[in-house]
Amino acid sequence: MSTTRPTIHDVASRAGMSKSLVSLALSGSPKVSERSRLLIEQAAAELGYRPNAAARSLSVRRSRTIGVLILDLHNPVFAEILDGVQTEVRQHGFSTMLVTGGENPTLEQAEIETLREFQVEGLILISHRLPTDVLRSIAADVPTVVVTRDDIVAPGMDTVSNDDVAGARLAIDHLVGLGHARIVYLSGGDNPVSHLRATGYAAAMTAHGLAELIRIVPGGLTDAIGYRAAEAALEFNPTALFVANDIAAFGAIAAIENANLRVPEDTSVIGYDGIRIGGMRRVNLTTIAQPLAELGRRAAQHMLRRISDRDSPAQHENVSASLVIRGTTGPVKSTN
Amino acid sequence: MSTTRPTIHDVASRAGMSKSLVSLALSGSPKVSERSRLLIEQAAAELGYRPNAAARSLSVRRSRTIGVLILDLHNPVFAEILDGVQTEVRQHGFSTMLVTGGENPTLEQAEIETLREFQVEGLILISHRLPTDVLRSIAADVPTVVVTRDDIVAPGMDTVSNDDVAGARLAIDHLVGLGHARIVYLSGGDNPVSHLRATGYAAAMTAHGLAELIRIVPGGLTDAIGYRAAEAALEFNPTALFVANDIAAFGAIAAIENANLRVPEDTSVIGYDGIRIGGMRRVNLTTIAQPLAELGRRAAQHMLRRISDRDSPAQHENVSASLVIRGTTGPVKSTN
DNA sequence: ATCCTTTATTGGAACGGTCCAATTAGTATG
DNA sequence: CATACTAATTGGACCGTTCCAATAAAGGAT
Repeated sequence: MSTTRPTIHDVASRAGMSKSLVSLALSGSPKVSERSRLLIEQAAAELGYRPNAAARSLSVRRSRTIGVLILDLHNPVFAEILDGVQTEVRQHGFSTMLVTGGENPTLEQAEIETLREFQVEGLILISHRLPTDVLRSIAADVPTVVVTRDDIVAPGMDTVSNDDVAGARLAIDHLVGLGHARIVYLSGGDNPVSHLRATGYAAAMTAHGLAELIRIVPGGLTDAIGYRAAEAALEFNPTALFVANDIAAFGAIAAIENANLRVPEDTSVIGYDGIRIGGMRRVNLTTIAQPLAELGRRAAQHMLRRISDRDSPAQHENVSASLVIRGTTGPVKSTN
Repeated sequence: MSTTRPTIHDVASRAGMSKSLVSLALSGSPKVSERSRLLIEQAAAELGYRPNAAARSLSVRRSRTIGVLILDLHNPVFAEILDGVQTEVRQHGFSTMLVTGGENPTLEQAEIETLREFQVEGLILISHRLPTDVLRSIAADVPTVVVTRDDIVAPGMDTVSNDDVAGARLAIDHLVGLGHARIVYLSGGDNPVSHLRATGYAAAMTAHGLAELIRIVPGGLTDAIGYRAAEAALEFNPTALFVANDIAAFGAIAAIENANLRVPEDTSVIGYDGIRIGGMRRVNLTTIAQPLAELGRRAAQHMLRRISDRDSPAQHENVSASLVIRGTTGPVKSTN
């Protein structure tokens, strides 16, 4: 049927006015007489007119769209952050265009390229794997906000992350408060966030006079890797495990139970991130919760600020994570 | 600095040729001489030229973008489907524009409106809550594919879903094969998918001569509701629970364990969907797995077909789900 | 050389909006 | 009743591409 969508011209001729007036009326200009406005709105409705965003964007030289790169859709952390981004951005009349990097840094760059061809007004990177120089050059010509990482800074690029060092300390303080000493850290692999958490762990251990008990087992951010890392960690006969993220903590718990130990009676486990499923009764994971949606909302706010003032100084916001005590941590076994 | 992005004109004047030739060269036309092509490519690279997708889309009247509506980002089911959509679509040179409905049907419609203003060439709805007539009218003027639901059909609208009735049967057959008879279904609330699974449950129970043991407990699609529903279900003293989806099954398991029963020794639990985290060792949920990414890929394929042939007849594809036996189902207790 | 092909290149008209400057209609003022 | 304003309306340029028809250049054949 309607093989070609109605344009503003069609509306104009149906309403018997000029396209300019239609444009004015539809954008709610006060200069349009009540009568014309009504007529135009009616004609538009009858035709099912819908403005062409591409044409508008070309004309006004603004797309009102923000590009969002999400590292990995399967990790609930990122989905929850995205949620915050979307609600905030939407409230200010922006749309989002979402792409996923999916492991591969080259693909990631290609996806960002696509976003830029769509003339997005800014880029929110919910984590990324870009080399420093690439990120810098991107940030140099399009407003950019990076979420969850603050290891790379660039002029005109904001970052929003949680204080991983402080968060890790919180975890250790909690465990030490429960009487634990042999606390092992299962790392999240070779990425900046995991390194920061390791730093916080080591600092807290040292602060509690447990420096000589510091043990870091290499791990990763998935369930399966968490499982294997925990198996390795058990060699140290730990009373508690601090795991780099919640998903890996799930795996770690499985490994512990598989070794015929109980959580938390024999071994406590604390994760990091505060993803929703960690709160599921079956899992009931004690964790250091980041305010994920909040992180997203903040990122969006920085984006909006930066869009309206391109060279406002770079801001690096650190929100604090909080300890959520659930069922996987408990007092250390007295008999020990 | 570069306050305004370089256009094709800039490239043309730098290379000393006309904009038309630049356009030709950059789109890889064979009519361009080798020499010119090189010169143009060089000029483009030097300027950091990036074509303006809005302008192109306006000119060629194609956006090469597909709009994707995702009902709820937090449910891993949808994220996994999306993954399939993205990979397929990307391979054919399309981009995706993603929006989330987020519970609210009105918002959902507004989001679809936005997608259409961006002149998306098609709409993939990864579930939705639209009224039938709204959906019909949308499908009437933009190629539409609905994933996970096939209760509403419209001319020119494809659907891709799994056979929920058959899937439910699979679950019951498995349980009956383990000797279970008092099998309760925890529904997923008042939505078409859950109803189909109920139908399959009832049919299978009847087929096994267990018609008088059919019990359906109203539930929902979240962990918390699954918990409550399971508590109610335990009144029937069931030996097994078939739960409408995996997430709710997690809740159900927690409820069972909380009632001092063991899974699967006292009560078996089987879910539906086959989300990844169900495979986590801690959870290890037996389930009816839909090929989620495959569902997404198929949907994308239908979309691409429909885009190239708008009035190809509506296709309703049903992929089959499969039983994944893990640790939450086992033989019924002999002493009973 | 001249004419005919073929191959490369170019100008200009779309595409569907916005917005400015100019025009017309309408109303109040002297 | 002309004059001066204000309010309402309109034509047309422009945004950055693509693509078609027209032109220019380069060979080839006579």
